[in-house]
Amino acid sequence: MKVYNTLTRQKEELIPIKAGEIKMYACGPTVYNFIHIGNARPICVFDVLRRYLEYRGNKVSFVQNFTDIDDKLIKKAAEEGITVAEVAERYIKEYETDAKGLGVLPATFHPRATENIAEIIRIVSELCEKGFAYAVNGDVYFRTKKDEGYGKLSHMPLEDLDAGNRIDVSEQKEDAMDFVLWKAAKPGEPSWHSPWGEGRPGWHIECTAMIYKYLGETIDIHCGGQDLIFPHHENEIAQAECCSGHEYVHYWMHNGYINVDNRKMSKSLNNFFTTRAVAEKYGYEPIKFMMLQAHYRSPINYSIEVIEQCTAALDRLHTCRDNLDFALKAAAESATESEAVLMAQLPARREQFIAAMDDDLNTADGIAALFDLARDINTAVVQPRSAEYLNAAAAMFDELCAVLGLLYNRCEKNLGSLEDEVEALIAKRAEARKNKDYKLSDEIRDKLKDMGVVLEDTPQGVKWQLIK
RNA sequence: GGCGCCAUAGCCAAGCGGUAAGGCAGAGGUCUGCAAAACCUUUAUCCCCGAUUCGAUUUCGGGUGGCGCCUCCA
Repeated sequence: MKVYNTLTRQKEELIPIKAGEIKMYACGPTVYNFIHIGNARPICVFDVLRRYLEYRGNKVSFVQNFTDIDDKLIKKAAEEGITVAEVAERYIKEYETDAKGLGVLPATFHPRATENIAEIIRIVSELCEKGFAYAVNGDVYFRTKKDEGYGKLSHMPLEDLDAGNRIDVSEQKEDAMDFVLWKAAKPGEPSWHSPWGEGRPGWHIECTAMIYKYLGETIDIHCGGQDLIFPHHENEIAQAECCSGHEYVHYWMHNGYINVDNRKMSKSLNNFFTTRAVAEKYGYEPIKFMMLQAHYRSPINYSIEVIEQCTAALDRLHTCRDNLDFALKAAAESATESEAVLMAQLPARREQFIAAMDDDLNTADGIAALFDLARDINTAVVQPRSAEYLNAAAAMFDELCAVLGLLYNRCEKNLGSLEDEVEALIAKRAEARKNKDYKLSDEIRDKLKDMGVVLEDTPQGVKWQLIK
């Protein structure tokens, strides 16, 4: 598989540190609010990466953190009159609801910053001992000038960074480019004991601490949004490589933004849509589809029109899969000779899918393979088919969907207590149609529709569906 | 100022040296009592100008127009 590496700015063959095993880390949410769909993009996309790597036979250790201590959490807690821990607890739960809704699998580990303070202190101490960090009045800063490699991820020369209008020219820092590893506690803030006094971790250190603890000092893949490249990931590399003395991450993968009216969706522009709000109106699945129909590094311009188009596209897939189930009920005993061609189409679509996904996770082309499969199936199912073919087709369809994390919410076709009544009506309508009493048959169809059951007449008999 | 990204049909979106995947919407048709679904057909000289090449949407140079990072941000 080839993967675009931000570090080298080119696609590279993904070669794991240990064959057949992948260690990957994704920066997770800061849990002070509901996630918006911009936050949902890396969650969806890198879940698919993880699934695909597993699909291709790798054992994947995937860590995604929760940032549960930070200025925003503290602010939120103060506003609501609750503790920081309560804020975190609440929004981790909400995150989990959204992640589940989006069909995203839990990571192997979901560590929290506050659970890893000891490891954080250990790393900061070591950086101090090695001269890469210095303490001032309870704060600890990283000395960027001492790190020769600083800037290699973002490819930004230090001097030119200085030329920009920087902020936070803290008098405490030796250099404007230095960043905080440990912050002295202010009164009333949550804090932990440390060699530098009461305090809490700075912005970037938690990710490195969790990677060290759960995955090791060198990992295969580190991913996140493009806005994390600088300074977050740049700083991670600096602190990690200066601490351990060896390479931190082999492949850096960054997803593009979700835009609104062509501008980055963000809290500060106040142009964001929470995942929850969109899901309540359209469901989670169209959001997921929207994320995957474009390449993960391309920007996506969110709009109602786009989400509705995604819904329609998804309907085609759902219908195809339902048709397979329906056809199975009337399936012939065994495969006919003419089905050999159809059977051969199936693995060809898998090849097509894999070729797409191998090329830097091209989910857009992967979805195209799925749609091509759907066309093959729809064409085949026009005639009665054997259970052998239908089951094989369904298995292939489900296989590809599972990698993409799509069609995970196929509705239950359960009529429950209505079953007898519905079946009686369907039988009555069949009788009416036989007698060419179309007025009655249409009345019955309308009645069933009011009950939430939609009928379709097919050559293989009547097919019913529950209205979503 | 520094460092980047993007520009493909009405809309979304792949492709990135051999005259354009897939989806949505539209049009026509097949099937059907009707409807629905499905299937078939149909809708693009790939922002502009140069250069390289037998050949460029795809490479290079120059424009134009969007956007991002350099500050917390996915």
